[in-house]
Amino acid sequence: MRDTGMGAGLGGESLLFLTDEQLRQGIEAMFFAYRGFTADPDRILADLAYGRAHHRAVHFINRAPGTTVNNLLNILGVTKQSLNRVLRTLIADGLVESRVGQHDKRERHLFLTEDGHALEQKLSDAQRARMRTAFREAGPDAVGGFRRVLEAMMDPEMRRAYARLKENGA
Amino acid sequence: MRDTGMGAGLGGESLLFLTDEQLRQGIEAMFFAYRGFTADPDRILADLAYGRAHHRAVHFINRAPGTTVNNLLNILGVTKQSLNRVLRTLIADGLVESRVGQHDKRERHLFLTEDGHALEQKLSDAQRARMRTAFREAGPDAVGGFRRVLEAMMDPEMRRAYARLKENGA
DNA sequence: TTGGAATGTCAACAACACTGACGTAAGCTG
DNA sequence: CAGCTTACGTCAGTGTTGTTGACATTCCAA
Repeated sequence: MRDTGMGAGLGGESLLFLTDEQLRQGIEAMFFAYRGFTADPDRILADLAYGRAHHRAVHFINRAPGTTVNNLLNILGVTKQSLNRVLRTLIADGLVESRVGQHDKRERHLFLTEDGHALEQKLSDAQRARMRTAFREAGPDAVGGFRRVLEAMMDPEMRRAYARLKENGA
Repeated sequence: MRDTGMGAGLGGESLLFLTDEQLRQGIEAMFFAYRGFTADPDRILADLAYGRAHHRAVHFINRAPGTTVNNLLNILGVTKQSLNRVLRTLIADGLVESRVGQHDKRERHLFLTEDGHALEQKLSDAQRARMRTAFREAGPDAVGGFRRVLEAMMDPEMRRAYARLKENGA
């Protein structure tokens, strides 16, 4: 609603001066884009009686095989009760395997089974396809900016988790 | 995991060649960043017995005052029953006013009350503050790229809704 | 004017998050 | 060894948010 009173003209963003309108557009872009981001996996999951929570679990177990329940908890930012419900169904359905730790027998290390890998592939194929299209459409320079802004938007703790996973995969 | 074998040096990504690893990092960046994106308003809402759905409704009613329920439905992408529950509490609590349409009496036009505006301000102040910090940290070039990628990630219908709102506010 | 489409409301249910409390097994420390 | 802590699982209860189904009102067009 508010006009800052100066320099909202040029489509470019001035370095120091961010209008509320520019910020609001960023907010709405996040909202609408996130919907697109989850749309394709959501469609696949709906047919399988799974939800987004299952997707997240499968994604990060694939990304860091052998991760412990506690570690996954920190990455996902949910309660153990909530994660447990999801994990239980995934294990019961034979998509995830839980192995007692060798060094520390209290820990459970999580792995995808063959079926689990198949689902992960299916889900991430869909999501990567959209990401690839978006990256291509926007161009290589935009991709760098995209990632820099997102990284700056994370809570510090999540930024660390993100960085750790990046090294993991690189 | 995979190196493209070429020109990965300069922060830029090669145009044609997007590795699965690059795409996966984009996916994880979206996931972690969205958590940060919603964290501040969520904290405020928790104290008020409201949720994210209330925030979204208030945001878009503020953005397009007098909008109809149906219009809001399309923007939010939920069922009318789901939106109605949220709207009902907001109206009961005196944050939103619903006026019967003059031209078409089936329609309800939605407006924020004074209290509604106050809440909207509080929520969007928090969210804009984070967005502003992220934009400043990432720099003006990054902001353009950020928006271009997000726009390319939206479903076409949402891209249109986003564009319409942009004109609305400009 | 009558039937269908559009708009919005109420009721019931499912998914998934949360808190709180408790139990068990295993590791650690004095 | 005894006692504390950690890691994990589970039961019970609650709240938000999504869904479908049924229904009332209003508009419009045959």
